[in-house]
Amino acid sequence: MSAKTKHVVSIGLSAAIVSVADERPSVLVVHHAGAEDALPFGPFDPLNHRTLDSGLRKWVGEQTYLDLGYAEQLYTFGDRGRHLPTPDEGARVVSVGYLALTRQARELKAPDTRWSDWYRYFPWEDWRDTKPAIIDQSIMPVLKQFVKAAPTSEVTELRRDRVRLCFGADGLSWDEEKVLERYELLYEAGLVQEAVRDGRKTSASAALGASMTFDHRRILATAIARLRGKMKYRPVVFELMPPNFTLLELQRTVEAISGIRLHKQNFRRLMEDQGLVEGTGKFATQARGRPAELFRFRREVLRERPAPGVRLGTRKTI
Amino acid sequence: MSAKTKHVVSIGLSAAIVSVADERPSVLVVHHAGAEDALPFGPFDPLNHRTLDSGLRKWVGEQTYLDLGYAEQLYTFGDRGRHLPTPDEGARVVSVGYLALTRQARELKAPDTRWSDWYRYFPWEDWRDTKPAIIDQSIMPVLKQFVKAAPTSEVTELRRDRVRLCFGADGLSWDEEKVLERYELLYEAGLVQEAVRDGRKTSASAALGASMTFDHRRILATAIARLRGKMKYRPVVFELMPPNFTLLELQRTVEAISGIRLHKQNFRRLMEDQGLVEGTGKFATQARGRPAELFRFRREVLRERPAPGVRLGTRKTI
DNA sequence: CCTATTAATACTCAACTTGAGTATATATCT
DNA sequence: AGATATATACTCAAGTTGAGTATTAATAGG
Repeated sequence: MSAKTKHVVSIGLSAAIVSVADERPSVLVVHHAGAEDALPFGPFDPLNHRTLDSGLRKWVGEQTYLDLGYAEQLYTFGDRGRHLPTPDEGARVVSVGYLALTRQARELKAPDTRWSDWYRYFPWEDWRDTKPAIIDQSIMPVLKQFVKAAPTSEVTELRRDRVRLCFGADGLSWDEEKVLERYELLYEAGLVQEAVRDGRKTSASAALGASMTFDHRRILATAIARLRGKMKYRPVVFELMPPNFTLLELQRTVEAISGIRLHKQNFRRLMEDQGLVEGTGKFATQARGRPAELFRFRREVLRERPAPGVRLGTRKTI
Repeated sequence: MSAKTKHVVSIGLSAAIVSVADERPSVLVVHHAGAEDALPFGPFDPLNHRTLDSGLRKWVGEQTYLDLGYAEQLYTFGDRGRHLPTPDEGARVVSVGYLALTRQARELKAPDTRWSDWYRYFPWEDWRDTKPAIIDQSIMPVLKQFVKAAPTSEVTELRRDRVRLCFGADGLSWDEEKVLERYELLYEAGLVQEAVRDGRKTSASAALGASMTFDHRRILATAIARLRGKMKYRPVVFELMPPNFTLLELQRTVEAISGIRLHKQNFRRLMEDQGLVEGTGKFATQARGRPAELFRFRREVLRERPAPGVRLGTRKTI
């Protein structure tokens, strides 16, 4: 192998394209019967793409005809052994993951492409109704084993802390943003299919959630975590909403993404006090109850507050 | 060119290695007389590096003998024309930027390597004493021109908003986290040397701050922004502190990084109430004034609170 | 038409957090 | 001893948050 090709890799752009409809957060996947789902994936072409971002938008546009309102780079993964199902062969692939948001399109052009509820891949992440039963039934017992099976007592301590922090216990509450940490913990504990496939574990203790090809489920975990966090200090939710919506619809969308329930009256107060929305004067027609006013996103908020929702540390006036 | 090599690029790992001493936040740079400073930079070697992270740690260790306490991937840049000073030739380089934190080592092994105050590259970012004069003297006049020179009135509006958001005005206060946004704005307005070098502007209105090779100043801006933000919800500052320190030393470090001054009594209250530090019972010997107690970082805080400092949104108990 | 039901919206209130001090303690310097 | 410089303790009003209760406006059923 020549020195020239020694450091050469190819770059893949993977996108977690997200939309929410009917209180179900969905991700666009390429689906083939009998095979694992995949995120849409395109190569970065240095000759024709000026930036990584434009490369992504280009092939997403070509393949899905979706108009991405918002796209954000997540992370670049280059782990050996987590991209290809078999040990390395040929060029190493480094994948740059993206999070993109879009309003749900009625029809998808590409034939094998569909919207898939993201909780299919992460059933332990949806706490809207109750704590998912899978946690106490399947996850915690195996994780307790995983803690015990540590080679040294130091590792035991580390693992115990990770389990506490990820799944909450004695006083620690559920942190909905730790999606990636939880997935990585389950991977290491052999609780997801990918760990077996990558040869990290010889036998799976279980195979929780639907698996995905390559490291796509890891990218999706990163995307969910980022969206759950970002929502709190940037008005990105509105990329997922129609132009007019009721406050309850907005709340349900936020809840669908974060996987937790919110206090209705306080949610309303927050939205209004922060100037994130404004009433349109029109009302939704609904089956029962008092009709809700339709609201729209107040775009001007972006000019008024630096980051709607964020609390900055104390700052002394000079 | 064969199909096989068409999508091939090489990956560079660039690191903004940060330390703080004497209230000066510094970054490790490679310096040659008469040339622009550069961030330490190493190629990702797919054959010998298992992950991007380990690749970074490997060559930083080899080149600087520094022990990186903390390293975090920032962003992957692939913009054509912003990496090479001349138009593309040969393989395209995509660079993955990293932020790394370390306690300052007395001596650096590599000969051309030195610690450099990061405000040399971003003189408009240091608001600790007063608002930097450069803003009103050099930046705002040119930015006002830049707003006026917009091709359409729509672009005018957009530019006006960006200027307001970046540098604050009428009611909007300085947001110390917008380091990257400000650098990008100055780049577009032709106020930094790199814009001229990259051929975006024919003549520089000015060349503010020291420039760096390739897109390294952009990576450094990303690093500063990330560190300023992350500090608020993760106890990363302690990676930069010695084992024992006074609360004022800690505060000065936080101020050096964020570029703003904090209220002393409230800073103390925050640190103690949140359980981030604990007294050692020992006291610092100083020139004047009442001696300050020496504190240490309470590592256990990581196990007690999900994210020291973060305020989560309202969550309803089911 | 009256009443129960459902959902939207308004208002309340105590607990906690934050910004900005004042007050006191313990050093050194002259 | 008194001035000066820090460190540390305490105060207090204003703002924010969590968790309600109260009221309004619709529909469905008798």
